[in-house]
Amino acid sequence: MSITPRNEDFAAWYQDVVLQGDMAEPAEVVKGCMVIRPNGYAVWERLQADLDRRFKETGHKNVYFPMFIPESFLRKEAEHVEGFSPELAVVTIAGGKKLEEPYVVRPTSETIIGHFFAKWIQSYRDLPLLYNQWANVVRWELRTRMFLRTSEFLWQEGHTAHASEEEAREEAVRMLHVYGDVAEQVMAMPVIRGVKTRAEKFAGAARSFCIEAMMQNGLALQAGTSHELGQNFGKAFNVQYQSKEGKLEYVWQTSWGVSTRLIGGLIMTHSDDKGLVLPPKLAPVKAAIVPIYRKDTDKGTVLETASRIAGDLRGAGMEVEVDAREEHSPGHKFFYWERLGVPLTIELGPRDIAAGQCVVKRRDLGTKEPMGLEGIGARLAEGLERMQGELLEAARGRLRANTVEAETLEEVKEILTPATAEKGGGKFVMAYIKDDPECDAKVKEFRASVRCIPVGDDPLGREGEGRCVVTGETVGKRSVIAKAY
RNA sequence: CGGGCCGUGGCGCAGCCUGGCUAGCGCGCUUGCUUGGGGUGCAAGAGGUCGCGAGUUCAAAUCUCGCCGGCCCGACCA
Repeated sequence: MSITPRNEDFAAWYQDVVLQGDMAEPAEVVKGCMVIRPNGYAVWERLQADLDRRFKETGHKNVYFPMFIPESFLRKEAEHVEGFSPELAVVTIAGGKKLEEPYVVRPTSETIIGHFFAKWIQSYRDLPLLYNQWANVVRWELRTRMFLRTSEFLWQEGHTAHASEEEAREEAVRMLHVYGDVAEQVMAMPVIRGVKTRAEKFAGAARSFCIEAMMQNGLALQAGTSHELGQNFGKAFNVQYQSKEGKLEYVWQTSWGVSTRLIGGLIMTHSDDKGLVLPPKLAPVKAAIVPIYRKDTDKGTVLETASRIAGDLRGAGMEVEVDAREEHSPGHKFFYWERLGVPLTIELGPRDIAAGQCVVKRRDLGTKEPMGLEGIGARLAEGLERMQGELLEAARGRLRANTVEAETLEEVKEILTPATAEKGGGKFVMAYIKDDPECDAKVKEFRASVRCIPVGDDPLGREGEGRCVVTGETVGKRSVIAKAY
């Protein structure tokens, strides 16, 4: 079995390691759904915790809305329903009776939240409303891709309402950067923060921001989105407030989300042929201690020392496993923890104990080094921080190495087309395209798409002077064109 | 819905072209002993409507037809 996360075959192993993406018998299980196993869920929980903390720091509160939405709600926003209609799962029978009005299983919650916002918002004093929901959503895609596009997925969706367009835009941009920061600082996955073109933006949004990451095979992955909804949903659901001046105004809304797709992105950013590689900040287990002993006389000392080291590491804030299983050899255990992506493996045998040390192996580099036991907890905690940074830098290096610049669409085509031949190959092209409303349609011809027009600091450290078409306006930035998932 | 590939114990596959005895192999699993610095070794064992249906034949996992399902590449999309 090929275990190569750099190409399409990667699914073959990660479904065993992290999550079972089993497309089981359709009679039993929905096609393209996902089953998240404990190892995968533990990673998701850590991501959730980090995101949740940041949301609360920016004043957002968690809420929950129904998963069944009256079909008529979706029809209220024309562009929104048009964008989602083909991928809706609809409940037509319930309680043994045909329903008068079908319910759709939420593909996202703008509509039902808009409905409630209209009831809850009367005055400018009610604003802003900063809500977030952790939920599952369903999108009946024509084609599913394990992790990256499952028919049901877990996510968080933020929904906010504001009294002014500027404030809503600030919110959308703020959340874009929250996502960018989490991707980079927590997942060690470098991203390009940008704005979507009109063709690529969320159905119903005035403007969509996104973070785009590059996988090891060079394909782009949209890893998170933040939308300025304008007054589109406000008008569709009659979400009005009375301003200080006593006038009735429609609210300005935003929505933003990241999903379990991030786990797919995480895997495809760092993992190698040996299995998962987890950045320390997301690893449920930071270090696995493998005790080695040949004779029963050694066993006691080795295990005792192992648990003392474990205690030291735990004292330094690290989750540690001592793998004292009798039925497996040390070699087996090394491979086991390596496959699960545990950042550090600690080998401890009689020889080490005699020398007052242990041997520490780093998952990402494969390097082994002896380390004295004195104060090892603090030193390894530092080491993990270093590893976190180095993973990000390594990924940044790959992003840079696979990014090229172009001036015209012809050039873009030349760069991307040879990669078409190599299956799964891809590149980011930073293009300075002249004002061209047909840009999206043209790049589609060579199976690429305009991922975004970068905003803020240039991810490659260069100021862009190119042009691209965004929602009908010319923006003084270059665009990122790539083949994508 | 178009193009390509595939369906054989839990997982991965061989066998099919050229029909033939009791359908094999690796991993995993169970039991026992053994072993331990990178997947220990040995022994015994459990586990199968060969995707479904029809046809050809003395005989079908193998050939023919139909159906179902899956994967990959497109269209759609987080």
